Amino acid sequence: MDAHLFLKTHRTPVLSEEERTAFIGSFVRTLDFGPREMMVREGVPVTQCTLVTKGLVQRFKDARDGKRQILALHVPGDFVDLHSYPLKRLEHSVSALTQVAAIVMPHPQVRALTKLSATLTELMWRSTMIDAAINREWLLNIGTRDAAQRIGHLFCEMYIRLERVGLATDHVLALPLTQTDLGDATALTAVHVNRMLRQLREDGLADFKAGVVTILDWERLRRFAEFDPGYLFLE
Amino acid sequence: MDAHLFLKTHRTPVLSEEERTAFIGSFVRTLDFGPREMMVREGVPVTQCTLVTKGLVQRFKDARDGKRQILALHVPGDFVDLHSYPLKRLEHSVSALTQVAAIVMPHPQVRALTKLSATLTELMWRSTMIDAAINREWLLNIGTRDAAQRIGHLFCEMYIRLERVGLATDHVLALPLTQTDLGDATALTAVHVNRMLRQLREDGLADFKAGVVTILDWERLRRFAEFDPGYLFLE
DNA sequence: CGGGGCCTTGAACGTCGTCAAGCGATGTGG
DNA sequence: CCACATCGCTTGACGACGTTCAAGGCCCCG
Repeated sequence: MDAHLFLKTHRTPVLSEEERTAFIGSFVRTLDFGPREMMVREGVPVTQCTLVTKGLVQRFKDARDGKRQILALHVPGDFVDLHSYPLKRLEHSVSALTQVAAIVMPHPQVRALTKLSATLTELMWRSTMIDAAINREWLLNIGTRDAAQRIGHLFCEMYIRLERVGLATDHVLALPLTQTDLGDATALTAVHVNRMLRQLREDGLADFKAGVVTILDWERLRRFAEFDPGYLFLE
Repeated sequence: MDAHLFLKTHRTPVLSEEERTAFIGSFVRTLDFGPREMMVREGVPVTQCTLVTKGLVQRFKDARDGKRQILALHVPGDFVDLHSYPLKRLEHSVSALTQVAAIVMPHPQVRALTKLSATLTELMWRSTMIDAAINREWLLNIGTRDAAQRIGHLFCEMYIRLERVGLATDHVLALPLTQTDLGDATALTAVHVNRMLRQLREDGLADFKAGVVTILDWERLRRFAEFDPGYLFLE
């Protein structure tokens, strides 16, 4: 199955040809989801892991009085729930944002891979820890930066991640979110997101229209939003 | 070495006697840190993992203009940097809050354990994923709850975690943080933390004085702060 | 006795949320 | 084919939650 995007974006630790083959051979089938379709529901026992091959996915948690927090966004090449292997259930939900294609690795196969190779173990574990590092950066983003910076930071992160898998170039990226979604990711209201988008545009930093971000001045946006990609562990 | 608190708090997956022995035998020495002493500095290559046996530890990131975000607090029985095994460096810093005692497992020993047993792999991986689940709950906490709720939620979480390792009973817990620290954990200023603490006290929910939290009405505080311990994976 | 943390409180301010209204695009059913 | 509902976007007015600035308190320690 088509797991090459995962292997392409995770270059360390280095796998042997045998390990690559075993990894790729551990996926058992493909799945498709429509836009906004639920993929994993909070609390339900999970017995397999899902690797996105096409489309955009969100992980989120609902709070009281209609509030919602997006915890993570996933691009092709990302596992959306590899952490379900050690945890057995998720404490949040996962849903598609766009039309999504994915491939599935059942937990027993994950376990078999960890038995087969300590390097494969390290690789899969590492992938979940990079997700956690992104969670922590979002904590910093929401906790310490103002509204416009938060949105700018999200744009920078998503550009780097999409560019990495060949889905963005020239500082233009498809980010098929509503302004409400942007607010749920940055802990702002849709109204205020709208105002901040206008400000980013007027300041010549970034433009967001119909789910497409155009970064007008990468270097200035990067500095403005205090974006440093170290936490993405691209090495 | 004294790793029994870790094994006590992580009851799944279940280890064989042989696995327990191997795990405990993989620690090589003890370390001590004074209050506020730096344990791991951001970005520096890490070659070992640290398990706290005594004291309280914080993980944090510094932002511009003196802002700081505490990303996690660790109690005895927690690894503070097990994620350094797959990541090789940390994108945040770790420091002691109190006098701290810890034991050390070098990365080669971690790798050896993952080779030895898929169950040990799952256990250690799981432990890092619970940390990540806590990160995500903090994201929800800061992103969707108001000031008093955030502080109340932190009190609830720390009570459960400390109670679990025998360091808190009767809804009283030692939480040796300044009000500035509480603010750095909840994305509030020290001034506002002070006001919210007064409110929590006047509302009969919780009292914080000199680093000691007294939860005055557990059930009401739990509901007020929307605290649900599912994300701690205590099972 | 002086200095420095940490805590406490008040007053003024500002960022962001809330409420409300109107717009355009899309889709559906009468 | 048009009426009408829905959804997302946009903007304005107002208000509130939390920040900033400032001052004074206590306590520990040099």
